[in-house]
Parts: sequence; structure tokens; C-alpha cells
Amino acid sequence: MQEKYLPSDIERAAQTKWAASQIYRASDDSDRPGYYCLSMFPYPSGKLHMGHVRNYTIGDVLARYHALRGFNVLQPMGWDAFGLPAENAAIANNVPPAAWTYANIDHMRTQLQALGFAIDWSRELATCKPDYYRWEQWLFTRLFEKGVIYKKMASVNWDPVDATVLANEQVIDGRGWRSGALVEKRDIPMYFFRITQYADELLSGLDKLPGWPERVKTMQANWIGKSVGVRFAFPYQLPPPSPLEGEGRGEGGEVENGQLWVFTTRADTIMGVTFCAVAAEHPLAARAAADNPALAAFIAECKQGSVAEADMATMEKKGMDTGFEVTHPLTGEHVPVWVGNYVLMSYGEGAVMAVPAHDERDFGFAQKYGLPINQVIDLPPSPTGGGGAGGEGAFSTDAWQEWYGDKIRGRCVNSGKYDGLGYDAAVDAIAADLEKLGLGEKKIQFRLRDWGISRQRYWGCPIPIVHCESCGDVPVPAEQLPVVLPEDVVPDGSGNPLNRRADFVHCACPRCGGAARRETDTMDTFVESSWYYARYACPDFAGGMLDARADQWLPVDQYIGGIEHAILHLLYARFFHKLMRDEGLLASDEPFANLLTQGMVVADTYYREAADGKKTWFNPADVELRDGVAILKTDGAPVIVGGTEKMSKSKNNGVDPQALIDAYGADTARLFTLFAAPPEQSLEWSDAGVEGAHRFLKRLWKLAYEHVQGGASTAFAGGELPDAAKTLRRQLHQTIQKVGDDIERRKQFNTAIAAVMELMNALGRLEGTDAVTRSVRQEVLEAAVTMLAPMVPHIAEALHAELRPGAAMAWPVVDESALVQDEIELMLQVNGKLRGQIRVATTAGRTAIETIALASEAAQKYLEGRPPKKVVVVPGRLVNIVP
RNA sequence: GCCGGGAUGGCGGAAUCGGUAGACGCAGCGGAUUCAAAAUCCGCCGCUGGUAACAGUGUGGGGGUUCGAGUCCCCCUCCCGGCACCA
Repeated sequence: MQEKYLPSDIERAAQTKWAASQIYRASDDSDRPGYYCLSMFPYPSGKLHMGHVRNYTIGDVLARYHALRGFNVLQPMGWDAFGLPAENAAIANNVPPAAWTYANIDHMRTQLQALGFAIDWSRELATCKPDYYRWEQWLFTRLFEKGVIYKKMASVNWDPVDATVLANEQVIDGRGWRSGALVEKRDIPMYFFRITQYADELLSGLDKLPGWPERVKTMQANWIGKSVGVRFAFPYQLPPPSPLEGEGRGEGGEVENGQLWVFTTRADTIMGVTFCAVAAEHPLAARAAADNPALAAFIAECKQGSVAEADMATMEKKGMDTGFEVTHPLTGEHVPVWVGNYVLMSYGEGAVMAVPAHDERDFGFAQKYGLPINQVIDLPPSPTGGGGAGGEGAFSTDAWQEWYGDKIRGRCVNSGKYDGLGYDAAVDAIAADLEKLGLGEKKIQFRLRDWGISRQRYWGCPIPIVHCESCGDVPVPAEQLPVVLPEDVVPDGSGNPLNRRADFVHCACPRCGGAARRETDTMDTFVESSWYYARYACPDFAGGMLDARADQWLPVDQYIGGIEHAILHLLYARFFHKLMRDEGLLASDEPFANLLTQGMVVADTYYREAADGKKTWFNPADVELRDGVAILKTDGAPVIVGGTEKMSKSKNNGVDPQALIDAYGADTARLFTLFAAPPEQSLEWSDAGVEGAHRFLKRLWKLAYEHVQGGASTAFAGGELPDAAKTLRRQLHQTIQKVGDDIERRKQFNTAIAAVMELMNALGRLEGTDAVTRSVRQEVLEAAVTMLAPMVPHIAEALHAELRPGAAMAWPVVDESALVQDEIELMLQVNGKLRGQIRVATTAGRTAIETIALASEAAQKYLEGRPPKKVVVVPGRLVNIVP
């Protein structure tokens, strides 16, 4: 055995051995129970970053642990290969996105292999390959024919200078990232998945996912946002039609029949409506603007800026009167209609009733524009003389108070026949009255919107539709799939280059054979990542999207990925699973049985700002801190310190793990990322501590080396032990218990590692070279090496081979008899404060413990002869004496 | 703005069901070894007072429940993630 721990040698040897024996190939027909362990596949951005290392190390620990416990483990890997960064790289370096992507994949695959993950590489897939995306296109055409996919207009960010659609990320302070031009919203036709049709099932299905973190389920439930409310209309008569015809959009309000429809969850406040607000895109707004230039200008202003909801929600709330009035359906009063920049056309009806007295946003809006605020809800008087007019302050139009919006305690006032009713009764009565008038009904509304998947970009999966003058939108027939994306294209940032590829665009209509145009939009890359987990079960199946092996492996037993995917990716994947189920491709309802959401790896960001506001981001590795000032190493000049953010390409704050692997080896890199923080917590990157992880491995190697040098030994198998060895054995079996629990149930690896470290510290202190002591040392080392094998597989492989040549590794079993203790120490508290310890027999009962505690020196001191008021005994823990 | 999280020594973190706060590791300090250094080994290490025993205090801030609160409840501050075209 080598005296020194040489990571590069043992890692190369172990990886060579694993590759040759193909031991990580999952068997499609095995007697052993299957365990499908999946980590979110990476976007091939160029190099692995620490987030990847963390994600795949966590997955590998769970995969290897289950393999050691006898499962037939499937841990696949692939590439989320379509996406925006490839186009950005193409613009910057004049390389085709395809070539860039394939080169990145090759490099990152090498890096993953160097980390020694137990991956079944025979199932590798890349979403940009036609043999993958052809099935996505196939499913698209099926869903299109079923009506699950439909076409409608939707807003995008339009850069008028580059003449291109921008991603939200590419809009910085309302301007295009490259051109600096003011971005405007533009309506274009897009294809949508009818995810709202599955809203109820996506919501109720969360209850069937006990293996998901509560916070993720809460976020998804809130995102779906089921609310029960009332949809109703304000009738109106338009003023004489202007010569310019308003451009109706079909969605939302209906100009023709003279009814402005709104949705509200607060129908109980309907008598307090003092105005209505419509989105800038609402047909009524367009109609009003036709002969009102000021309003037209305001609407144009509303159309500036990005479509991102965060921007919409944080901007200053502005509005303008349309001059139109609608009729309140219950009071018959005239209600003015305003255009509000905060009303979203894509949510509900694109119009809202405004009750300034009882909605905080409406309140602020009414105050700003001097609109009336009419109180219609009050709190019932409380016994303490409270109530709206009492304890919590009287209603006042000067300042908003929390209770104005209280739908639990509030009662209707100033509301005619509804006075005195609480929320439920009022909503019921009002909905019934509206229904009698034919002007409304109760309705369930979801916040969730249909999923628009059209992207005006080149590097994505082509949407398999052909546009024909006579036949309309025709899906490409299955036998003509895949619609192959040409891979020799270099985008230049001005629009979608596919539009300029005549060979791609011009085609024959599959229905009539006439000349037609191929759709040049590509799909949202979330589509590819919504079903890859299923394709891993049968990546080689050429006869269809999935075969029977999908049901054999699915649902995924353990899915691991970043918390940033808590909503979108995970919701889309759940939705897609149901789509595939309803196509008869799968039997299960949910894709992922257990979910581990790893915290982000975050790092500081550094940048400089050019005169035109453009920011250049610098990697933390190129920045150093001198006297508290961040300095760029290359030029010695200061840089601005940004926030601590998730490592990303756009902020250039990714830490390259390669240097770590080169200097210390893969095992140290793995051990350190696991030890630095529990998986669910975010990990703030710092180099400190890497040394410690490496030192531990060296120490482990040394302990094993010294033991092996003493000659062959076999693990302790029973008999009498000296006290020191007996104590160590007890610690060993406690550790086995803890490590198993930490990995399997708690999924917290830092504490598992700490427990083994403690065990090794204790082993180092054990003296004696007699055979029985050596046998305990052998037992401890074998078990420790095996328990560490999921985390640091290379060194474990090497050490196990030295400790038990030729034997297979098997997870250690807890010896209950080793855990038995005669005496334990209890903490002694007086009035909740720690004042001493007492030793009692493990078998001692409550009264015996109490007697010992009261007789103790500490108790005597604080009781001063008085009898205690109370004695609390917590078995196995402590005694608290209340004097 | 809305939704979801988080905050514990100089630092990363531990405390699993309300029961010893600071495990394990990093950094630091002292010592051993060495011609010297690296590596390694041993010891100390929340803060305040005290030579010490010990006492007080301490888990972002304020209040509460409890024999007992880092953990539960209410309010607040700051930080992070998501917000539908980054993935």
C-alpha cells in the first residue's frame, strides 16, 4: 500500500476500473428494486460551475448509497442543449450555436467523468439532436390536433433598433441590452399550451406528493392561484362611433355587446365601486383613444417597457380617464372607465372593478387621481369598544389601514339590502342578484396562464407547423418528422435567421401540396426539459416517444435540482407528464416522487459601468480585496461590488471547480461541497475550508495505512473488549445509525461527514496493538470507508481494496448490542439554567432520578433547604428543578 | 410590488420531536517535532468580569407563550430565490 495519499493516481485508477466494468449501467431487467436518481441536466454553457458540482455530487451520494444497499440504480445524464446563451456566444465569436454547443458538451462530459459520478453514460441525450426533438414535435402535432395547443396574440419585448424580440433578461432598465433602444411591447401570434385546462389537477396533485418540500408545493399552489370569485359585467352604451374603428382582439372585453366584464374575489365590496380600470391593450381603451389623442399617447406610453411582471408590479401606478362611463349592474350608477398601466391584459378579463375603500392598490390610485372613496365594509363593534370606528381607528380616506381589506371580520355597510352581511353571505347574495340580471355568475379563476411556447429565435426546436394560404396552419405529418433545424447558421442578433433560410422556409403544404411557408419560430426550451426524464428510460427507442421501459422506471424516485426551478420547470414537467399520460404514453400521474431542492451556490458579483450604462461583469477569481476595496487584478483599478447572487454566466460570478479538482482531486472537491452546507441551504462560495476537507482525506489514508502496515486483520466478531475499544465500538455503531439516517431520511450530508470525522478522531486516540483491539480498528475502518464511499468514492475504493482485498463493499449493519450503556449523564437545571450534571443508571426511573437530582450538590446550593416547587424530568436528557 | 425562503462565534455550519447553544471544519493563538521551513501531532479558542473556581450574558431587532425557546406565536429589519422569453 502507498504510504502517501495520491488523489490523481487513485482517481484515475478507480475511474478506469469503473468504465471498464460498466458497473454504472442500469439494467432494464433486474430482480433488484429499481432506484431512479435524477439530477437536473445542465445547460452546456462551457464549463462546469460549482452549482453543477454541488447538484451532481448530491445526486451521486444518493445514487451510490442506494447501490450499496442493493438497488438497481439508474443515474443518467444529458444536455439541455437549446437556448439563448448559444446565440449570444455565436454573436460574440461568430461560431454556429450548434458547433459551440457540441464543443461545450464534450468538455463538460470530460469534467463530469473526472468527478467520478456513477452515471450510466449509455443513456446520454442532447435535446438539440433530431432523434430527441422529433418526438417533441410529434407530440406537438398530436396536441395541436386535439386542441391542447392553440394560437393567439401575445405581447413580447420588441427592440425597434435590432428589430428583434428580446428575452426579459435582455431588457435592462427598459432598454435593449445591445442596442440601448427603448423596448416596446408588441403583439404577435404565438402557440400556447392549454395548461390552464390542467390547473385543477396540477393543484390537487400537490397533495399526492409527500416527498416534495412544503415550500415548493406552497409556491406552486400560489402560482396556480385558484380563487373563487364573481365574473360580472358593467353594461354600457358607446358614444357615437368614431370614424376610426377600434382594433378588437377577441380576448377579454367585448366592444360589440356593450358589456365590460370583470372578475373579482371581493364581490362583497361591489357597492363601493367608484371606477373601473382597463388594461392599455383592452379594446375599450383602443376605442376611446381613437378620438382622444392624449389617451392614445398615454396608451402608447403604457406599451413602453418590458412585459416582465416584476417590472409591471413595481412601476408607478398611472392611469387616465377614457371619458367613457359604464353602468353599475346593481345600482345603475354611472361609473367612469380609466386606463390603468397596472391592469394586466393577460390576467382575467383585462379589466377590473375598483373599490378604493377596500383595495390597497385602488386606494392609492384613487388618492392620486382624486377619485371618490366610498366605504362599504366596516368591522363589527368589539366588546372592548373597538370596531372599525373604534379600536383600530375610524375609516378615513386619508390613509390606508389594514382592516379596510379584512374579508374575515368585515361586514357590509352603505350597501343597501346587503348591509350587515359578512363576506360569504354577501358574495352569495350579490352573485345571485347578478345572475338574475344575466350580468354575472360565480366563477373559479386561476392566476395560472396558458403557456406560450413560441420563440422568435433560431437555436431551438422548430415548431412543426406549415402555413398554407388555403389550408391555414397545418401540422407536419408524423412521417415527415423531424423538422430538422439547420446547424450551420450563425445568428447576428437581428431577428431570427431562419426567416432568411429559403431552404428551410419554403416547403409544400402537407395537406394540399401547394407552396407553403414553414413556421420559423422555435419552442421554449422548457419544453425539452419537461420530458427528458422519461426519455432516459428508453433513449434508444426509434419507434416512438417512449416505450414500456418508461413506466418501469417512472416516476423518478429522487429528483435533485436547484430551488430556482421550484415553479416553472417543475410545473411544466408535471403538466407534460399528464399530457403524455393522456396520450397513453405513461401510466403514472406525477413525474417525480421525491424532490430535493438544493440551495443556490452564490458568489459576490463585480462590475464596471460604461458611460452608456452598459455593465461589464468580472469574475471573482480576477478580483481581489485590498483594504476593503475591490480591485481588478489585471489593471489594479477598482470595480463596483454588486450583490451576492446565484452563480451565472450573465453576472460572470461562477467559480470554476476545475482548479479545485486539479489541485486536490475530485474527492476533495466533492467532500468540500457536501461538507460546506446542508443541501437545501444556499452555499456562499469561499475557498476557505477546502484544505480541511483535503486534510481529512489524508488523515483517513494515514489511519488506514498504519493499520494495514500492522498486518492482516479481520473485523471484530464478538467477545470481551477493553473499555476503550468498547467505547469506540459504541461510537462506531452510533455513527452507522446516524449516517444512514442522515443520508436516507434527512438528506443532510454535512452532519454525516462530521460524524465520521469524529469517529476517525476517536480512532486516532485508540491505543493498543493486541489482536482484539486491532480487530475493532479493522471494523471501524471498513465501516468508515464504506460510509464515506457515496461521498468520496475513489479513495473509498482504494482503501477498501487494501482493507479487504477482493471483497465487495456492503453497507455496514448496526450492532444493537454495541449501543447498550449502563450509565448516562443527565443535565441538571435549576430554574431552567444549567447548574451541573448527574450520573444515573440507564434503567433509573423518574423518582430515582429525582432523588439523585435533589441530593446533588448543585441542587442543595440553590434550594438552600427549601422544598422544590416543581421537578421536571426529561428521560435521557435533563432534570429541571424549580425552587 | 407579489409569492417562497433565510439570518446562530472572526468564517462555513451543528443542535433531528420545545430540553447541555456553538458538534465538525476553517482561520487564529500557544506548544512539540525540524538546522530551518512545509507537512504532521498536542492544547486553547462566543462575549464581559475574575488568577481561578465561577458568575453574568449571548442565536438579526422588539414583544409573547412555557419549568425551559435558536426551535412555537405576533410585529419589524436586512439578505436570497421566483415572477411566466436566463436556465
